[in-house]
Order: sequence, then structure tokens, then C-alpha cells
Amino acid sequence: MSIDWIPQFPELARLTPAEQQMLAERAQLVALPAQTTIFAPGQPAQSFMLVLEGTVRVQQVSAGGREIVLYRVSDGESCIMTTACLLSQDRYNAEGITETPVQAVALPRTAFDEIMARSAEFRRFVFSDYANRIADLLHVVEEVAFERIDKRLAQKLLERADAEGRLNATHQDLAVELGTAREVVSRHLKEFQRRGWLELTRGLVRLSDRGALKALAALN
Amino acid sequence: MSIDWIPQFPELARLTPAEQQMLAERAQLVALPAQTTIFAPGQPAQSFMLVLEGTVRVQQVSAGGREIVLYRVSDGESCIMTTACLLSQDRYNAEGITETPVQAVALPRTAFDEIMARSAEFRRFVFSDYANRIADLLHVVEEVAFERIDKRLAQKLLERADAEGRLNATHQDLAVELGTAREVVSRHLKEFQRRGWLELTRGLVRLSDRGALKALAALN
DNA sequence: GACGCTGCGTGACTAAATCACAGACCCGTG
DNA sequence: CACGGGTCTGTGATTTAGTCACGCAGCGTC
Repeated sequence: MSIDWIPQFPELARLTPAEQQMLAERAQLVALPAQTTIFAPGQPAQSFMLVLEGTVRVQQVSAGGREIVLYRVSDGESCIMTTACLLSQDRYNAEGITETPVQAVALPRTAFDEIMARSAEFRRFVFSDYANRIADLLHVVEEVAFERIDKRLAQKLLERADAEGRLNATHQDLAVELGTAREVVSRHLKEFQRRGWLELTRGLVRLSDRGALKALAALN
Repeated sequence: MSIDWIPQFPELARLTPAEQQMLAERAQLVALPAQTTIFAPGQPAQSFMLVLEGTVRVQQVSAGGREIVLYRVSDGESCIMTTACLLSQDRYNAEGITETPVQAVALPRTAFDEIMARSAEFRRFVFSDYANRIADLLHVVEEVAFERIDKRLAQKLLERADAEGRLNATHQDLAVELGTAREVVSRHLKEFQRRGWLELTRGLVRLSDRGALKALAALN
């Protein structure tokens, strides 16, 4: 362990010096290139992961080959899905993929158990992460079950566009974000374009009227 | 604490006698009538709950008034959603309702923290519960996002019918199970009836051809 | 320039959700 | 028993979403 990563996690910074040292000693620093699968159905994960830099996309794949993005894990968050995978009897079809190069810290199972036993602060950290992931999943359920896709698409576009309103994504990519079919996204995008809300080029969306999109996204 | 409930939880039976005694002393036995809301948006839960007898239905309500059943907590399981609610920053729209009279054990937050610190076995128990709930939620996402309603309806009917193939539920109840609209359920049920798979009377479904329903449920 | 890969456009169709009712059943009260 | 109000179910019409089957466009490679 060379670099001092603990300050990146405010909750961990509150651990005692001894606990912090134990974490620092037992954790493995790992660097992953973009587009690496860090967990997937079948191969169970073996350690507790903390993301220092970059983002990991967690998505679900269906039997029929369709996919839906569940949530993203980014700087300063932990990925409890990996450990959850291990514990659940019926394995499930979620997979985690790095979207960018990722710097992370892997805490072996034994060290994880040990610090869980020692530190109430660390337990709070882990539980709050579980709680947030559950909240993310509930949000996905709500969206998928009850919301219109034009609204959801507008939300996603706003959420994922950069400061200039540009977004590198194919229609297929957006379909996976929403868990729908590519054609559905294509048609809605075209309608948005017709209304002058955005411009489309192969693999790129440029938002030109964020206000209108926000209005749609906030509807109902 | 009068009755000895710990043996109902195989994982807890593996705790040391001292740990078991501590649990027994600190836990509150509670009895709840059917149709009691045990947690809901707004009012945060305060303790860790273990269900001894009966079932609790956890469901999500949408802004538009629609609902979807997420999972059920039954005998020998714990309801981590209550504790998760507490920890998540953005509160979410899930609610827990007893479906039957429920006997449960409530462990106050301090006692929960204490036993979490002391017992690796107890931690395993809690984590495996989290993992199972996450698996449940992933299952809901998969169903809602990717599966046909007729298939899902057939599955639910088989899952919730008693040994004689009888099921006390209105079309609206079934719609909530699936997170869809009542009319959709009505139409599919009627089609099932037309095919001779079941009989319908007000508030009651009687399955007459489980085989056919199973075939549909297993399709794809 | 021909080829192939990926992304996009589109029509035709099926499935699901929504809206707006009407009728059927159930139970308590007059 | 008759009536009435609440709940439950049936149904048509319409809109939205998902599926299927294409064909074509953009772009890099040989």
C-alpha cells in the first residue's frame, strides 16, 4: 500500500488510527482498464471493493439478451454487490463493468470480517452503502414499472450529458440505460429532434434545448 | 421475553450461549394484527425486526397511485428494509404491511449494534438477508423490464394458489403483485378462463389446469 | 472502389396501458 | 324483501411501448 486513500472516504477517516492502519495494510490497490468485467453471473467475487477513481456500471442482463443499467459506483463508494453475490443462494444476473479506467481498493474477506467486528464506524459505512444501493434499485423498479419512456429518456439525456450538452452514446446504449428496445429510443430521439430539442449524429447526441427536456422530465 | 424463539433461526442457533442470552434479553416480542403498516415513507423505523410467524408484504407505491409488490418477509426471516430506510439519505417509497397476524421480535438499535460487533455469525445472518433482498429486487426488475404479463401472471397464480389451486385475490390485488393495471389482469384472466385453465368468481380464482399454466410460466 | 461492420430509420404488427364507462355482485338498512 | 352504495369485473376505444423484419447510411479496411 503506497498511496493514502482513506481520506477519500469521509466515513473511514473517522476510524481510529489503529483501524486505519489495519485497513491500509490489508487492502490491495488495484488498477483496472476500462470495459473490464469485475463481476458477472457465475464467477463469484471474493473481496470487498472500494472505488477510488473512475466508475463501475452495474447492469442486469435478461435471458432474451436485453439489458438494463441498475446503478453506477463511483469515487468514494463501495460496491457491495460483489459481496452480496457471494452470500445469496440463488445467484443473479447482474454484472459490473468498468466504464473508465478504475483505481480501486480490494479488501480480502478475512480483513473485511475483522474490521466489521472492530469498528462500528466501518459497519455504518457498509450499511449505508447497502441502503443506498437498495434505494437505487427501488428507483429503477419505480421508473421501469410506472414511468413513460419519453420522460425517462429526457431524464437520462440530461443526467448523462456533459456541460456542453454533448453525450457520446448510441441509441442502443441509451436503450440499455432504460431497459427498453433500440427502436423505441430511436423514435423518441427523432421526435425530440423534430421539436428542436437536440441534434443527432451517429453515436452522439447534442442537447440544444435543455429547458424543454427538463420540462418533460419533470412532468407528472 | 418468555418464549424461546431463537431456534427458529438456524443461523442464530449457532451463536454462543452468551450471545443468545443477550439477544433473548434485549429483544422485544411484538404481536401485530393483519393489515398493519409497519413501515412507510415518512416514518422511519427504529429497530431491527425478525419475523417469527406470519408474513409481511413489502411494496412500492408510485406518485400516480400505482403499486407493485417487491417481496415478502416470512417466518424465520429478518426485515432489513426497516433498518435500511433509516440509513439511506433519500427516503424511498416502500412500505411494509402485515398480510396475516404477525409475531415478531424487535431488536433495538443499540442491541443490534452490539451483537453485530460481537458475533461473526450474526453478521453473516444479516448480510445474507441483505443479499437475499437484493436478489429479490433484481428479480423484480428483471420481471418488470423484460417479461410478458401473461407469463408473469401465470407464475403468480401458481405461486400464490393454495394446495387446492384456490386463490383469494381480486384482479386489482393481482395487478398490484405485477405492478400493472387491473384491466390488463382482467383480460388475461378471462383469456385463461376461456382456455379452461381456471375458473373465476368475484375475489377468487380456482386453477383447473396447472400444467397449462406451468407451461406458459416456463415459456422462453 | 468493394466489402463488412455497426448504427440508424421505418413500416407493420402485437402487447400493454390508459380512459371511460356499464353492469354485476354483495351486504347492510329500511 | 327491496333498495342503495360500495366493491369488483367486463369491455370498447385509443395511445404508448415492444417486436419483427427489413433496408440504408456512415466509416474504416483491404
